[in-house]
Amino acid sequence: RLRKWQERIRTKDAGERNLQFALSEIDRMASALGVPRSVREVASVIYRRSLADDLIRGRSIEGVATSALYAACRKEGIPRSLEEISEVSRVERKEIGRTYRYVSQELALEMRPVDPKKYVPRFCSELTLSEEVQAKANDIIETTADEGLLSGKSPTGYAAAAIYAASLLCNEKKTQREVADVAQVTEVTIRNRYQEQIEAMGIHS
Amino acid sequence: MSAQDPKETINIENVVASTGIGQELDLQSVAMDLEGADYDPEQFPGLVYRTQEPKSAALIFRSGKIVCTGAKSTADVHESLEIVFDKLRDLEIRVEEDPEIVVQNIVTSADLQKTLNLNAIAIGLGLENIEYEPEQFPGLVYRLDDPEVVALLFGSGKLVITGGKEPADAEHAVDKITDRLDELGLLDG
DNA sequence: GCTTTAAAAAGTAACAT
DNA sequence: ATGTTACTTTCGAAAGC
Repeated sequence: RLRKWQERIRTKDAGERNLQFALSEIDRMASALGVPRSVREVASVIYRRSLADDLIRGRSIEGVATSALYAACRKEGIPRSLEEISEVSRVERKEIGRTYRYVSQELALEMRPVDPKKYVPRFCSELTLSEEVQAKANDIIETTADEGLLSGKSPTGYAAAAIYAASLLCNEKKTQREVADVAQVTEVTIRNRYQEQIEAMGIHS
Repeated sequence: MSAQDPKETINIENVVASTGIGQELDLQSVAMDLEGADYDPEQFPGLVYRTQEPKSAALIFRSGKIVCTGAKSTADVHESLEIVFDKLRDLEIRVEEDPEIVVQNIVTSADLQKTLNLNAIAIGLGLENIEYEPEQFPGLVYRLDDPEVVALLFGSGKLVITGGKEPADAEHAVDKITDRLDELGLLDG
């Protein structure tokens, strides 16, 4: 019947419009974050899979789109913190986090915890720190994380502390505030992680 | 010497239970007569009443059904609810003699007494079986099928077990978790 | 799904001193 | 720089939006 036909078209159009909106949002946020095209493609795939598995029911398109981008960044090895992601999204951090966990579980993405070392290049670049500092920070992270010091700690705070420590050790000192600003964590967190890491590394300075 | 059975470290932190007096209530008047009662139907349909000893909070509904939470044991739940029942009787409200009290959830804490490498545990238990997002919460979430409970594991070796209906559920859970981590060689080492 | 209640774990954050 | 308070997660029931 004509009515049923129109309804189908209407539904199809609405669905198509929503998909286009989601993909354009992913594109917009990805551009704002300055992540490569490959990440946007991965995010698009995750969003389409979420759509196919009906994960959007009861959730906002924007929330799922943002979570897909967050997951894609991690999967591609260039993670953005929820804090950074929420700055380019109109969805609040808490909602992005819970939607991400839901999508991640349902699609069985099997995402590994973020490795703090993945933040080192970008943070150090923003702080104009040398290759030597980066290498030292990575060394601190790897060594102390193997001792179980990483358990339960936020990857950004952990990376920030290691970078702060490395900058001191390499005589390229950055203040806690400078590092805290690029990593978007507090000085208190850097201070706490720094103390533990230094102790575990057996450094005194 | 210091290493004891982790089961011995189990502590019940909260017990949630539900019951009912088998009588409809006019919460507006109960709120007027019962001192210390918090009732704001716009915000929540239940009236909140807190007992001091044992410490707990009771949510009293218009239907006469009651939820009790905050107690440290099932015995405390009964004690707290008896106080609530008596308070209601003081208000000339008929309350059944011994309303059935059903424990809905027990929250416990325990200590494996060994630090945990949550990253290794996440991989070991299988990423599909756990949730570990340290950026959002420091605990690793592990859902068990039997007993049907949820455990939150922390780097310190301490854990929280919730979702159980009886104290034994927590003991079984601690046993299973200990065994599983042991066979994976993830307790220290 | 949300609202309210209580409680633990450990990390992080906001604001005060 | 430290201390306090508060929020994140898990669970369940209740009645109603």
